[in-house]
Amino acid sequence: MDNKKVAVIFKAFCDENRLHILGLLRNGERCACNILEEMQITQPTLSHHMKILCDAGIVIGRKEGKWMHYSISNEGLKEAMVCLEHFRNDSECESGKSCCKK
Amino acid sequence: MDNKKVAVIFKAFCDENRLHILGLLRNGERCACNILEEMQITQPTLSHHMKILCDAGIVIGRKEGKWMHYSISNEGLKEAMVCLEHFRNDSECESGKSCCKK
DNA sequence: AAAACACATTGACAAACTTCTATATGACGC
DNA sequence: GCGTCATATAGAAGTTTGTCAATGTGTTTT
Repeated sequence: MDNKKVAVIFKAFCDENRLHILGLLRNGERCACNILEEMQITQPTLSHHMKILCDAGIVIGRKEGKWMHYSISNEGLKEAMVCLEHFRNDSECESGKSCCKK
Repeated sequence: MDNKKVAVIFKAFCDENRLHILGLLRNGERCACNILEEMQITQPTLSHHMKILCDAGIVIGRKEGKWMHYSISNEGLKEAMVCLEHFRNDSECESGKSCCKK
């Protein structure tokens, strides 16, 4: 996966308000109005954050009449974890052998 | 762990250049000059990104004479993964029972 | 059809971030 | 000590992000 896409995914976790929202969704689906009640932001700001979370694939939105219900995407989380896993250094090398013409 | 700290951790993965750096470190330790050679940025910019990566705990710096050697912190990565894990929704509820006075 | 409601979009502004040039720090070799 | 090399820091410019008030869109209710 290319870095641009990875950056978009992890932007989901870079803002305190978004982390708060994710914490709220941890126990299951919630509608936007319900999330809004527990936060100190305006409705357009919430809408902005939900878009970022959905674009990152971390949250899924489901429309039901005039309500939007949001929930964590476990697949999205898994994908993010795979990205992290990808950076693990398995060479587990003893330090001190890296580079530079000494 | 509080959200402010989590946000700092994940900022490490929000920039394409930093992701590129992490990709380079994937195969083991490298010194700064070595990383710089493979990137299209100036030395101060690299220094800036390395600081963000180190502050996030994702990269470890080791000074040896006038050289700085950087490597992935597997512990840091693990911590990040634990944060993601924390958001997983294990209620795995059937959708449609969430909220809102219908 | 009109009013009310839930949410999204637009546009403006401030704060934060990325990048650069210039300069400082600290280590090495002469 | 002096010049050189590797890296860090400071300060400035441009870009992106977070936030809000105002407005638009689509749905339900009366």
